[in-house]
Amino acid sequence: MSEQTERRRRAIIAAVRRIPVGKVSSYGRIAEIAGIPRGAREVGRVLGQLPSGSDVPWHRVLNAAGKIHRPTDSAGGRLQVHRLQEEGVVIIHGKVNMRSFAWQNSLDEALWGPPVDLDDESI
DNA sequence: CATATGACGACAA
DNA sequence: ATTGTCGCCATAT
Repeated sequence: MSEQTERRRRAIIAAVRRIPVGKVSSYGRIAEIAGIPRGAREVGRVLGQLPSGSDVPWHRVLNAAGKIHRPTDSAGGRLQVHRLQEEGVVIIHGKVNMRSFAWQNSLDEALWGPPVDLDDESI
């Protein structure tokens, strides 16, 4: 494994760790955040290589359509669904509404940032 | 070096 | 909404 590859791996892990509880992201988006344009497949590969007991929240990463890419009848697929629901993520017909649950989307910004100034008299 | 593979993504029907 | 095709990119053979 090259040094560059290892650097990208760390960047991917770091980006995934930033996804808040109750939110999700996509392989492609995580790749961008990690500074790897068109690196969606690499993100999937890195997550697939995580040790089983890892504390990295890999379950918060879905494909661009908001669907769980892994087979839902597999152990990993069921675990992912279970963890997401535990965190309050709503899954309908096997997919998540990214407009509501995607981390760092425009709606997210509108709802959670920027913070309001409670001392501002003009409000 | 040529091919195949896959936890991907964009786009056309 | 679904499905098929093609492009992408690190790895494996």
